[in-house]
Amino acid sequence: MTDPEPTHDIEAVFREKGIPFTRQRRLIWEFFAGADRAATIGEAADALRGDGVGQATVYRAVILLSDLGLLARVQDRRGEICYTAPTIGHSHPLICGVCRRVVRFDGDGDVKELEARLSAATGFSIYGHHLEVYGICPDCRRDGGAGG
Amino acid sequence: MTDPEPTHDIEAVFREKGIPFTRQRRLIWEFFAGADRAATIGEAADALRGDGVGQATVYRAVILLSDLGLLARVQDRRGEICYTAPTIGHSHPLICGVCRRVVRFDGDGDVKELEARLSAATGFSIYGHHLEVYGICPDCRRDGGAGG
DNA sequence: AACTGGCGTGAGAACCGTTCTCAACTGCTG
DNA sequence: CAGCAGTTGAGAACGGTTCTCACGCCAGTT
Ligand SMILES: [Mn+2]
Ligand SMILES: [Mn+2]
Ligand SMILES: [Zn+2]
Ligand SMILES: [Zn+2]
Repeated sequence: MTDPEPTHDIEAVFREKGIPFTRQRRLIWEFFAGADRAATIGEAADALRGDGVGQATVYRAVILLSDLGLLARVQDRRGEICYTAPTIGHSHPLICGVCRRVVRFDGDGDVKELEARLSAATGFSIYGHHLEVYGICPDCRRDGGAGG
Repeated sequence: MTDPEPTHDIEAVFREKGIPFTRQRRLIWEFFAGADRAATIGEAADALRGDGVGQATVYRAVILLSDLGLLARVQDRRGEICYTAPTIGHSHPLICGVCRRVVRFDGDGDVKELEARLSAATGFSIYGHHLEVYGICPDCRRDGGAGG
């Protein structure tokens, strides 16, 4: 459970791959990276409408950022699809079920053994996993739901 | 990683709660329980259309079965929502990314320690988790994708 | 400075999975 | 048989996501 390294220098990632880092992409990135909790695409689109960012562009940018590993899809307890950043380096989210605040952790030490046993028992060759932990953050516990 | 107990006696679950176990609900249950791999609601509806099961009924039954804990929602690697049974007793799915075959396991021993550490480190009170493991099953590995 | 080609963008339409509506039906009870 | 509560199916409605296409932007060229 080491703290994963935070995400930095997104522009460098784009530059490296020769992908333009446009005004819209910056705003969309900042929306997700600046939040400490997971947000839906709809929420991002609503928030950025005033800044002249079209809905289609938000969808496209989220796909792009996800492909680049700069955004991770998670689902809240009700199954709603949200996105959260940063996610550079492998990590998993601990999500507050009330306010969707996300704390990232690296839990692979715990999963690796399990995967080895599973592989041996089933013959599957394992290539990945999806682990999310749900809880209530201290703030939400204290004030019963308003949550930051 | 103990094998979880298989699901049995769904009729009893329904009877106990006073919920009618109709012809349609039986067919829908059998569709998911009889498959060894996760399926989407659309696939179930397509398969049962010929048996006079309406699409709305499939949606309603899947919600009902999920609420009763008789069906679990999983997502395949592309994020598609599928459902899989049986799921009586807590378990997690190991999913073949090619053919969606599901093998269930109980990995909570591995996750429990992690949760304790997370709780101590963050102050979150943890109430749940979502763990799926992805792999390629022996069949799909052998014949390169047809997968049973 | 004008031109050009390629990509990114936004408004709105199209699409499609999911939910809703409502009348018919089913299985009970008296 | 009448009454009632719950279930069902066809189709309409809904809403999130994707697509279309004209336009804007920028780098490179002349
Ligand atoms: Mn991991
Ligand atoms: Mn578990
Ligand atoms: Zn919270
Ligand atoms: Zn397979």
